[in-house]
Amino acid sequence: MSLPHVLLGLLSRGSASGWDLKNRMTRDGALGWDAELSQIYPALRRLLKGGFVALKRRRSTKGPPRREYRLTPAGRRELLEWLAEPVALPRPKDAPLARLAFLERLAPDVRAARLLEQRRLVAAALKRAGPPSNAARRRRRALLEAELAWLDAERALLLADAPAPPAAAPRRRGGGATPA
Amino acid sequence: MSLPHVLLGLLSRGSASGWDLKNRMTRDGALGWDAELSQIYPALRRLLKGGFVALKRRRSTKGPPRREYRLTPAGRRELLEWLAEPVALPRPKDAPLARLAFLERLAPDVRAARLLEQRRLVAAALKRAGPPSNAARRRRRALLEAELAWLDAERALLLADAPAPPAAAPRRRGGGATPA
DNA sequence: CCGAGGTATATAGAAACTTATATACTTCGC
DNA sequence: GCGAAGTATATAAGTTTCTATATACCTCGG
Repeated sequence: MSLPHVLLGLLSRGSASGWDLKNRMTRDGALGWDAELSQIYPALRRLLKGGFVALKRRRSTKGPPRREYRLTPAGRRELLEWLAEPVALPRPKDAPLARLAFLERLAPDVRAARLLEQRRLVAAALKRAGPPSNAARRRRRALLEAELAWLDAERALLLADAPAPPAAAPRRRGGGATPA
Repeated sequence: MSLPHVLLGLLSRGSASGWDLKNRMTRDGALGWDAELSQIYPALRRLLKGGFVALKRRRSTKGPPRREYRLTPAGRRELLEWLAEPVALPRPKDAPLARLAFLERLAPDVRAARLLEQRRLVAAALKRAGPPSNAARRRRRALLEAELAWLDAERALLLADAPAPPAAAPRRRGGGATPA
């Protein structure tokens, strides 16, 4: 049940329309949440019904009329209550990691290529990440850097074990460590 | 659509019942996925119908008859196809992080307490984490350690800014850095 | 003036996930 | 022999999330 609260949090930084909120969520990687518009619009309706946000329609210079939401006192109260909830580690849901866990059955060269692909993605995310101007961004940066370091270490391990044939004939995978 | 594939991956390590699979998922933090039994059982049924796993009923010494599933060739093929899919960063879904992103509106002492709580959880997870015997576990360890380091750095920052009153009267929060 | 493209809201339908509950079989303590 | 507890499977009901699609308003290029 995070999306409504995340929306309240974002609105606490300034009034916005559903469209705006989607953009803020998608752009701010340090936020830790994202959702589709098809989920955001109904959520805003429910928040409106619940009295947590107020609505003001406003003409747009470049599109249909915007519905701008702003936090009400009740909304601010609800946000603070959410922030006060006890800390808990979430149920792990990390598809790349889950896949990685089984990557061992693939050939080392395929695995190495995969690590390189992943490295490119993580490096790009790190580049896009803004300045470490707040706690969340510092956390994101730290985790991305840790992942990058891990990817490099893993690849080094892999290459040390079975050096990639640069141009010559592929050499047999020798070690009895991972039997087929 | 990860759960069915994760189940196939786990079954590739050895036949198991739904109950077993749940335990494996929950215990192995490095796996990156977990699900309820109520989700696992229907998923296994679907895999059975699809011919990706085969079923053998077996008596148990300490409970109702077990339904043990094993991978079929089709299941193995499907698993490999999943592993071959291109890498992608998932949509971020990290509730603690999302909450953290708005924690700045709380008083520094509350924030520090929160960081300490979180630290305890992460340290416990790190302790439970097994040996770095494969890539997934090494990744998990690296990320948990990075998080721990970040938590410490963050708390240090906070304490440096507004030193906690150890026993004496609470002193006024002075810095104009974060205006209410 | 017409179509393409960006902005903006909206809904339907399906899939995934959570929470709650029911049931069956066994062993063990009493 | 009865209840508690651990093992094991199962389903119902509700919520959340994803995918797909429709529509409206505006600007700009041709």
